Amino acid sequence: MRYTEYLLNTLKETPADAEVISHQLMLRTGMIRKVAAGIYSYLPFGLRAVRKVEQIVREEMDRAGAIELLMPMVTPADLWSESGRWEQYGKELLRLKDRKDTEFCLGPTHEEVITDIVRREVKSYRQVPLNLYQIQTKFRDEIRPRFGLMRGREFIMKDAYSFDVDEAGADIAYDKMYQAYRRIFERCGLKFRAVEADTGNIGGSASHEFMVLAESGEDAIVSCDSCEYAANVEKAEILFTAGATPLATHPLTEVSTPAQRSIADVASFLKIAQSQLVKTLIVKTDSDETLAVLLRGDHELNEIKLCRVLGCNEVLMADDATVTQVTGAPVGFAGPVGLKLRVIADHAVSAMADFVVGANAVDTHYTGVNNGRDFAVATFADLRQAEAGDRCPRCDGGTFESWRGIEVGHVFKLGHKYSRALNAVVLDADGKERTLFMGCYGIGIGRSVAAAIEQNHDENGIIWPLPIAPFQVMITMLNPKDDAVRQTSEQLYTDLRSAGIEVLLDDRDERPGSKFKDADLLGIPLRVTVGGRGIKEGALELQVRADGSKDSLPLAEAAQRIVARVDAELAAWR
RNA sequence: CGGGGAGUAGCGCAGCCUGGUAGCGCACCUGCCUUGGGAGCAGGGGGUCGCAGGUUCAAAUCCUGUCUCCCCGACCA
Repeated sequence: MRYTEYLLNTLKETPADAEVISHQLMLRTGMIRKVAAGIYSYLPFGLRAVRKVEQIVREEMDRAGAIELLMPMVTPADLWSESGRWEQYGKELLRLKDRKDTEFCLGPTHEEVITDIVRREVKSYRQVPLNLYQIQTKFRDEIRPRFGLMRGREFIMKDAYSFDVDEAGADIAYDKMYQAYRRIFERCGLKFRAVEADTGNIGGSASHEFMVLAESGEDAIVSCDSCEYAANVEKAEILFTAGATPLATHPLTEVSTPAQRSIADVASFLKIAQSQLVKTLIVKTDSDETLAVLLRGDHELNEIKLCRVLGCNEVLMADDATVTQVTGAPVGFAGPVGLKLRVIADHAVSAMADFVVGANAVDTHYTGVNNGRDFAVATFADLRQAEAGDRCPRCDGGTFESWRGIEVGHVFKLGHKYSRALNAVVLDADGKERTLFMGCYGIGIGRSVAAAIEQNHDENGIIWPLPIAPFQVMITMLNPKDDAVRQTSEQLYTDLRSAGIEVLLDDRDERPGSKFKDADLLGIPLRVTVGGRGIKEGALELQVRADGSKDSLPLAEAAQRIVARVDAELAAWR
């Protein structure tokens, strides 16, 4: 591609509304442009990277035996009613009506549609195992889209769905996808980790997330420093070994704590550690129960775990009015003593004695509090968020380290959730109906591109991993008005292209400085500089974007050596 | 949706407090000059100041409403 015939506008300055580096660089390199919140156009340079990732995904899906198809983006409400998700999904599902007032939605995921296809087409156990995938635009009306392609409302996703007659088959399908995902992200040049995850509202029994390690990641993950266990903090189990409850040694005492509302405030006011406090959270469930949740002062509530314990879909922190009403005190002074609510507590609380809680009265706390003696806990459970330093639940002696990650892929064992709802069954060898076991497997394509940039950049711009680079080689033609320079560049351009190399020829009449800056920004892995100086010496300069190393190529063999280099490096990624 | 911030040329910003000619840098166009790390000179194009209403002789500026965007939280590939 010739720069002068391409659509590629780089920005010298960073647009003010881009926060994370991948978003900034995608805007500065002209990969994407925003059309509305969370909705982007992929400009030519950006689309090339997207297509590269798609191609890797396609190759690995095919290799793993999955079959590509394409489902519609607009899907009828009827199907969603069958699974119950028309009601469950909420505002994230963008609903619309056609001219006849029939209801539809833009597909946020395609379990319903694929299950409908399979129940119509697949009648016999002989037709499974089957794994179908598509690469398609999804729409989720996210509450808060952000960070460019990292969390868009409209985004390109690869989604695959496996169907098996029994659980053993489903496990094999899951494992195949898991392995395929590892290959995909390795081939994309990403440093990632597969972690155990919560299944969220997709449902199902088990799942792993593929997390690209990055400071800007929206997810917190923990991993064991001595075994293989790694999990999203939403999911990570806390090791708790029940011991004897420590004995109470202090009487219940009321203390004045004027205007000390937060755990940090109270701890420093009373000159005690935060772990000596118990925090009392007043929460409301989606079935309208208001209850109190107790956690050690330095621990964080994990709402997903709480939901699982309560058997509900959602818990919300109670609003100020509710807190005031049930505790009789303003927010900041709630405590379990004398509280007329169901109290459930994290395991850690059962190992505490003589702790501090709010007294349900303004500017007042209790010290010397003990559960059992001063209040009753209905249920103890694992309710808190895992954190660095916690003991590993899977091995002896390991402790957690914590990371931030970008979720680029997620694999789920769905079991019968959708196949039962939509009655996707086959006849087995005995002529009996068997409900299909399903799995579903997603990859965020655009997010993977963004994640690759998060991991591969420096202060000058992007450093593309070769397999997903929009172009493999950039020729920087220093002075297009110099005939020797122009002819040499043109010849190299032609030679490389005919050898199948993807090359961007910077034939603009710009000064060298601008061209070098743009080359660094665009981050094409190999850069060949063609200038009068080199030509006089009969050589071209090859510079590697990743490490800045330079190599002098004799003119006569330049093309051939570049081709060999691209081929060799590409081979290393497969 | 709750909390915070911002809308002035494609991008980055000033002007607003104290009402009166819409401005700067980059980018873009023309010419000259220059060609190994974002040159220089000269000329030029581009704006319903987010939108609507109000106050006023006069509104980017003051008032009211509204929309959009960004950041923090819940959601997720």
